[in-house]
Amino acid sequence: MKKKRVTLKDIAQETGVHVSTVSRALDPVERRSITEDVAKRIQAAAEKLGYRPNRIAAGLRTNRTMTVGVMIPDITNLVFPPILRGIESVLEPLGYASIIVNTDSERDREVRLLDVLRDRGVDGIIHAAVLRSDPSIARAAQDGLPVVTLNRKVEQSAIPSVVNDEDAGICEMLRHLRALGHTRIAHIAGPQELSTGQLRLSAFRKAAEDQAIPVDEGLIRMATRFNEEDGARCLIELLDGGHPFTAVLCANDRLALGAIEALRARGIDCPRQISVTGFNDMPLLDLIRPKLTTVRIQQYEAGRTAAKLLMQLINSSDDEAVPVETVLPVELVVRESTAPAVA
Amino acid sequence: MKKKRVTLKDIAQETGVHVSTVSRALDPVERRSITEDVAKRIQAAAEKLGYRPNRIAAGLRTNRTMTVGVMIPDITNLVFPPILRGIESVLEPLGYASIIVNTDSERDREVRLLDVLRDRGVDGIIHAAVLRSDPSIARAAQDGLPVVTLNRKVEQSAIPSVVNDEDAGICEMLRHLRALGHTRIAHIAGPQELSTGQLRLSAFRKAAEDQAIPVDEGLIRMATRFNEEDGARCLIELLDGGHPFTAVLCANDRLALGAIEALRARGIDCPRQISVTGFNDMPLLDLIRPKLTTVRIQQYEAGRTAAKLLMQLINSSDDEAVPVETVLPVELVVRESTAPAVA
DNA sequence: CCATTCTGTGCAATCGATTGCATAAATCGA
DNA sequence: TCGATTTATGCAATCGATTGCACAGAATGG
Repeated sequence: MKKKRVTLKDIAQETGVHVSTVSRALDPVERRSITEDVAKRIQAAAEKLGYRPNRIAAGLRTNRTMTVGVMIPDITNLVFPPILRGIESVLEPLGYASIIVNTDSERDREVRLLDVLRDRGVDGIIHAAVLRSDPSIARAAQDGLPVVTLNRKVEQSAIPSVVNDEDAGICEMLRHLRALGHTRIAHIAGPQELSTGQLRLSAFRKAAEDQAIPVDEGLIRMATRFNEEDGARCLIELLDGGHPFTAVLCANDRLALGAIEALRARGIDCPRQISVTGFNDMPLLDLIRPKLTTVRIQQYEAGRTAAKLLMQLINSSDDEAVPVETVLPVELVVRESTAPAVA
Repeated sequence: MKKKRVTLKDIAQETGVHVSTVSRALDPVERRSITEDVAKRIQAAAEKLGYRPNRIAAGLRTNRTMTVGVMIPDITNLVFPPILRGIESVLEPLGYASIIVNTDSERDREVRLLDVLRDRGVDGIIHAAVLRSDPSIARAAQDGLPVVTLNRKVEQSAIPSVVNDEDAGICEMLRHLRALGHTRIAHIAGPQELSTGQLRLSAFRKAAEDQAIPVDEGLIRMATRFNEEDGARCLIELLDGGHPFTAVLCANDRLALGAIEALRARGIDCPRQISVTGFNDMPLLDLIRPKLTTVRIQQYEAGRTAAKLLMQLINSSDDEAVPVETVLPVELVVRESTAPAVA
């Protein structure tokens, strides 16, 4: 029952030419060196027999598999699917497929999965889950494997990266809050071992300083995970901390949703009494009341950009200029969870 | 700068034996036929040189790539990421990687992507996006490619499938509504060209009949897409249709959320005046008020089951018994969007 | 009209690992 | 002790496509 594959040899037999001629006739570039007539005949035969090139065999010879690896922390995290679609939108038309792996932000898992990808001879890697210092991926890049990082850069390396302008996002959000009259602004920071958590906290500190907003360390709480429970917990701690505030800038949407929930449980109205802001603008956010004021990140576009960069790295003849850092703009989305400060 | 890969040949050179001996020493099965001592030496050398097997080369010879293809409609649809994690949880420990493709439920895209997967020599395919009749995947299966379908079966084929017991879900939901005193129950059905939409509608008809609930065709509306807008639109049509009802059973959560939104816009309270139910129990649902009563589907488990079946197909020595249909139980989740019927 | 350049095609090596078969060495049995 | 059997290892073909090189015939030029 198992049908055997049609190979170049079969076509050669059918048309009475050598396999190398067949190979050339089917390669759009090499075709020039073949008589028009013969090429036509070969292509017709290929069509007739239903030939499909064996990329495994080609890959062995050419050392190119037309496959790239994509490393992300966790596909069930809402921000990643759009990124993947963005990547796919660039790679698929070029004939590339991608192998996606979830690292769960665990270092040894990441190391293992990186090997899995290299064993399969991927032509390059888009890494959306790098840790701050990440020797394994740095080594891979040094070995000549094209790598692009997304959302985060590897410290002290020349690996091209695509990042969102989170600093600007935090900055604009603070400006927005200040314009509403808020001056005592709390921050619920994300996990500090994750890049986004750490980045946004330092962005918050810096932006506050720039805008002459006093940073009260008592108004900063670190979440240990990016979820609603931790957002709620942090908010309770803030309320009970004795440092009054009129707004909470959260490091991501889920923390913000948890915070709003906790406020409601305490009978405090958002936004009338306390304003709350998120970050990411995740899907479905507009279904939840009050609609969250947040910062929109271009996930899809980030994926596209990273993929394009990777293609440049893979196909650039030489040290063609590939920008080391690409910063994508973010956008402030003002909805219902922020309102003028009350005394 | 480009470091060359360590191959069997390098190890052979290092240890002074033939590559075939090296190959055998590194294969846990073939190792038996090699002197313990030599095997140890070879393994040590492999370790020292940092040998990593080239799966491309092995794949060419053995015709097994340790890679499977996964076809889904759209990764940004919330139900799929958990399925993928389920699949991964089975495949990854066995050394398999997966290539995921999004078909967008378009037939020609699906056909093309199927070829992409076959060209790459995947050892099998998990297809979570089959259309009702799907000649291309059926042909692939007939050619001897192991295939498992998820959520849906291909009509008239022996392709093993994993499905959720949607009939039971709809049935239980109806029973729940009836227990609350509802008898005039509307249904917002999903797109009829999608399997789930069609399945759930017929399940609704059948369950209603079984439970002696009158089915008023004027209380059935078809959405054209599984989203909030269409849910809202359908609900408006129902309200304006002149057929009174006290509950709406929706074909999925997003339709239900849209329906609730539309009710609110009309000043109708859910659940006090009209009950609304969903299907799927998608992530984040518990953040939205009123919390939706719905049917929980085991996405992760479905992925695991499909992956296990595929492994059986791939590794079964012969026509070992692989169940043609596996039905996973669903669970009624009663939350806040349903309440006793009012006259 | 012959020498030279082109052109189209074939030949054979190659990519790296696997594996059936051959063979040398070791072990065994009588 | 010598043939028979077992065991460990080497040899070489193979998977399918690609590609540098060789070579024959055609085209070109002087």
